[in-house]
Amino acid sequence: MTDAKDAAPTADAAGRPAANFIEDIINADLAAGKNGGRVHTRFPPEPNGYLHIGHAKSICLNFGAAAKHGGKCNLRFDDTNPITEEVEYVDSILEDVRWLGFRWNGEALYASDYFGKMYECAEHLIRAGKAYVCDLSAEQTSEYRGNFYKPGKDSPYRNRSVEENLDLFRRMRAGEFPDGSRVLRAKIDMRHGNLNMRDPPLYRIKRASHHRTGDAWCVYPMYDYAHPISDALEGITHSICTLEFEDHRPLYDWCVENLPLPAQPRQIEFARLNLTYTLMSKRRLLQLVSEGLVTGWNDPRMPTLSGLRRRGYTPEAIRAFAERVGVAKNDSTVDVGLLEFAIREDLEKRALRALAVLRPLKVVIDNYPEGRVDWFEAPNHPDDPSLGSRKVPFGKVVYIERDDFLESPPKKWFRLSPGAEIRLRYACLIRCTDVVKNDKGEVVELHCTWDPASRGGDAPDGRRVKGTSHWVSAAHAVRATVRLYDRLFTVENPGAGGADFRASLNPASLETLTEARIEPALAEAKPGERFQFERLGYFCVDTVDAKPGAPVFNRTVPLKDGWSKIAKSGK
RNA sequence: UCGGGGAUCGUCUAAUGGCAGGACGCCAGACUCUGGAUCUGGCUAUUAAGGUUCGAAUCCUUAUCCCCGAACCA
Repeated sequence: MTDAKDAAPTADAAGRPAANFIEDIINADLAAGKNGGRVHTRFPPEPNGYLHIGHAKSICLNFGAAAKHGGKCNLRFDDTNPITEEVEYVDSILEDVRWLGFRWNGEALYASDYFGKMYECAEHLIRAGKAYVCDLSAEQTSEYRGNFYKPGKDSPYRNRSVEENLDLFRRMRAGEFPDGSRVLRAKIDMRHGNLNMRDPPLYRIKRASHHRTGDAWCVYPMYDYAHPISDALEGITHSICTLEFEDHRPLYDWCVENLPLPAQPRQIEFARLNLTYTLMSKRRLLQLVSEGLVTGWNDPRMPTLSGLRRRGYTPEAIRAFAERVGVAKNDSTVDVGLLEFAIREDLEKRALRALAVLRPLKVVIDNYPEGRVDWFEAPNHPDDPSLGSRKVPFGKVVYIERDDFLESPPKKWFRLSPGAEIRLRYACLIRCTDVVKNDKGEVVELHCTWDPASRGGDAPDGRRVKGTSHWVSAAHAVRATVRLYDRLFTVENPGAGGADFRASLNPASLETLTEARIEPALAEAKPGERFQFERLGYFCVDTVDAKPGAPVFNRTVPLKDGWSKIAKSGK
């Protein structure tokens, strides 16, 4: 179940809660008196990879639908293929769902818990003449299946007797036959227009150690067979999955109808989430990890929940994002900008503000006494006094952002330039009097004068100073590593049209700055703590690499940059 | 050539025969000790062609385009 606050969906202008077609179906089922008024959903990940933002949509949908109707939502691992499944993935999924803010009904469940029941169901089908053991090889099975345009033909083993099928199936289970030598198949219709109904395999022989059942089984059920059974056994009322399972629904229903099951769950399909400039397939995410193209599943550039978490995303932002993208059956690709909006929106109101300079430019205040230190009061949040304030030290030498000075400024440049006056945030006004360059002509140092009357940042004579820069005192600042993350790919849809997605990896997706300077108060920040570095963006202390005395910050998302827009438009 | 789905602002998404609405984005302005935030105003859409109807995004017909499907994967 979810927290109370999770249940509050966004509302439209008329104040109606956001609805979607699944909600409509549930309401209609409720109105029709189905399932005794119960709503019970489930989130069924396969533990063969880490959860990503697309799963978050599904999690929010499933837990949200249940919560909305006072129902329950199970967390069930769909672990019917031991070859690809691992406990590492189970653990990460548990952690990610919990982190997202959802609490599942009872214990986490596993499809593998039902292997026994599934086996009994298989014998039931055999006895009913609705399943048979087939000796065709995988290749032959494929041939016999026909294709989109050609009907299939019956397997020569299709009409074995119940007794022979039972005997063979029991011996399959007992380990008498080699892997791949036989399968148990549903006896449906080899000429069905839907290939999934052409006598689909139900059980295959696979000698693989399972992460939970070990070597207890050498036959494992297929998804199409295991899923409806698992759902029914758990009393699931609405089994929500993605669109690619739409034409598996007839088989889902066939299982529900032909098996002695305690409930009749209903499968409903919705469009999976796609995001621009990223990848959402577990297979390809795994490839990024295994080929070392990223540092791991939790690389802050990954769309995984563990990556987003390390990047500094909050569960609240991800939930708000999931609510905003909606639920429908249209194939769609959401602009990653919407995700960025969600995290900015959340952090804007909660993140404490701080001063940090990413690329320092030395500024000497010529008329400021040597050795003097002023401590200026800076609010932790300019719009929320309840978040308190802190004192920041100011001295004769400060650093400002290199980007905040231009020797020959364009029109509408409010920042520093020779002769210009700006405000140092919360401190004072300074005017640039001299520019020092090195042999290569690069600006290496600025000389300024300060207006002692402008202490705190306001000019007593009322003169207007439009530009405000962030800064740190050279004598007090702490050196930090700051990682600037950008989108992982340079194209909206990496790998589109069969291209190698690795070819469109963004070489600038990570820029590591080692000369950054942060205000002293920030040096105490704990791993995972989030801040807004004023005028720059939202940053968090890295949970893996930050060490006491060696702070490392990750940029979650930059602030919207109005200046770059003006500069670009050339106006 | 088959089966299953789907086409609404640039992007998501509402509408359930009755004013095409919201969000993001974008544009303009106000305000601002963050060129941030906030506030105001604005922009942009029913795939096409017929039909039914007082009235169609919605119903019917015919096209067109897109997605999924031929693992002993899920």
